[in-house]
Amino acid sequence: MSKGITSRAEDYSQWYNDLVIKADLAEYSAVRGCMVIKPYGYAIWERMQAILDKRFKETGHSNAYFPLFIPKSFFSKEASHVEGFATECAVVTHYRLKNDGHGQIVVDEEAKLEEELIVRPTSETIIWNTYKGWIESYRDLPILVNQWANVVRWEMRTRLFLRTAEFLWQEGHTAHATAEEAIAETEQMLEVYADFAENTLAVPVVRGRKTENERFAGALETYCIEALMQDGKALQAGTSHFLGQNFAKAFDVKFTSKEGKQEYVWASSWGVSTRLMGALIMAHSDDQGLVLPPKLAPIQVVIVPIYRTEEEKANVDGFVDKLQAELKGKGISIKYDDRDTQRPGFKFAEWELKGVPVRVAVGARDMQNGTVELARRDTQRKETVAQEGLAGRIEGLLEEIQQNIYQKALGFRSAHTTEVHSYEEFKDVLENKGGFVSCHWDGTVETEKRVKEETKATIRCIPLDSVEEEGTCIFTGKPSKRKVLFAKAY
RNA sequence: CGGGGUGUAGCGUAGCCCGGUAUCGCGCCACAUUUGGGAUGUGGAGGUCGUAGGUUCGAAUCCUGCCACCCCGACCA
Repeated sequence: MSKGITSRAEDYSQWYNDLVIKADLAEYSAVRGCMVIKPYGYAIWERMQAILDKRFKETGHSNAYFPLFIPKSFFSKEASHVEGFATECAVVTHYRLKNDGHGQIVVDEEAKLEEELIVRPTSETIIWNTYKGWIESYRDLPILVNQWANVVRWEMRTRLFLRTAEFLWQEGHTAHATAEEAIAETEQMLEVYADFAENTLAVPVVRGRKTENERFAGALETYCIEALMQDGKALQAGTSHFLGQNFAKAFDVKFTSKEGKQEYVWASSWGVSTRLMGALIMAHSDDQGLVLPPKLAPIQVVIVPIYRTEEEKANVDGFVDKLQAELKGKGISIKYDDRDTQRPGFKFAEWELKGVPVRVAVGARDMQNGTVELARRDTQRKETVAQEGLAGRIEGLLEEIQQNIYQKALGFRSAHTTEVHSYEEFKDVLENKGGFVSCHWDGTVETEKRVKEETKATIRCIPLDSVEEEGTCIFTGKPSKRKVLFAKAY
């Protein structure tokens, strides 16, 4: 890494880019704004998928798949929804190409679609159009469906993982008989995300609600989890929306209640994306590269043999075979890096760059002494330990690393969450310290917008654990009932 | 879409002002010596200098158009 984690904010962007590319996670593609997720990066995403998907199933959801293309007319049915996405949609207008006679392939103007198709930026509309056919009675409810998919948002400026024109995500879309049930679902899924972020990604998050200004287009309430990155900027890591009856009304989805009345269905939608990869990278990495929490790492333990002769290698192999079997028995994933094309020092550096939590180095000297060199990625410390009982020791170490990474991130967030009581103080903290700024706000969109214009900071959320108290808005001096969390954000 | 910048080998670059077919590093290939923190030596491969045109005996270099990408803003998970 050329730039340190503590370098100036302007350098952080470069540092982040370098890291993503050097750690072999992703790269820019030939298509502007789109990225190629490389095998190692994708393996991490697959771990995220597996763990989240399991939680979705445990909470009663099923996976399904809906079309990539959405007829424009569907899109226009929910007014605030279309308004929210209109400026960033990729649109399919034709379905055929032809040779122009000069060796050039051109769009065949005769093959113009009668109705343009929108490449989904999110699937609410196509899904609610579908749900209309699925729902007649209260007996058909709830519908608890999730989709793993790609979506396209034609962003003007992109960054690897954090904002790309196409990204991978999951979107849950649920239908319920009552508002209470839909809200409970919305809150439950927010907690699933928060738990995943904290216990798997080891990224502490603030659970909160969005202000009207930041709310999802078409939602009555948007819940979110907000994480803090090491450069002091916030990152929205997941959202869960209570959609009320907006989409049910737009797509005329009614059901007959127990009482025999026709009622509109209540809805929620929730999603997390490959942006979580960005959160993971920016929350934990150091100047040596990635730091992956053990629960997420595709490779939890890397074993590097050190040898001169074939005989020494064979000796080490024998030991590694047994260790691998033991670790696999404990469900620990291992990579035995016995490539003879690279030297040990190179391998050490490479696996550190890729964030593998634990490294075992073993050579002829160790084989004589009955030891190995055990190194942990998070603290960079290494020690020589006995081969006896090594698997158990590694198992404990992985757990310790998981905890340590989380505690470190939590400590950083605590140190970078500042309560302020005046606008001067507010600006000073944003300018010189960064991080979350907790303060009173008068609750108006105008104030929020003016603060954003002047400082670039936005209200990340109204924390769910915020208490009701008397206060005055730091900007207007008007009365306020509770504090909100401001920050500059990605 | 506004403001700024850059295009030379897979990557990073020198050369451009002052025209003579391209420098250096990393990486890659071969061989040897190496292997407990990113090895060393020797040899080698790899280039329509973004693109189209112009000026010139001759263009990476000067002129004109175009294209692409990056950074900063507006937009946004």
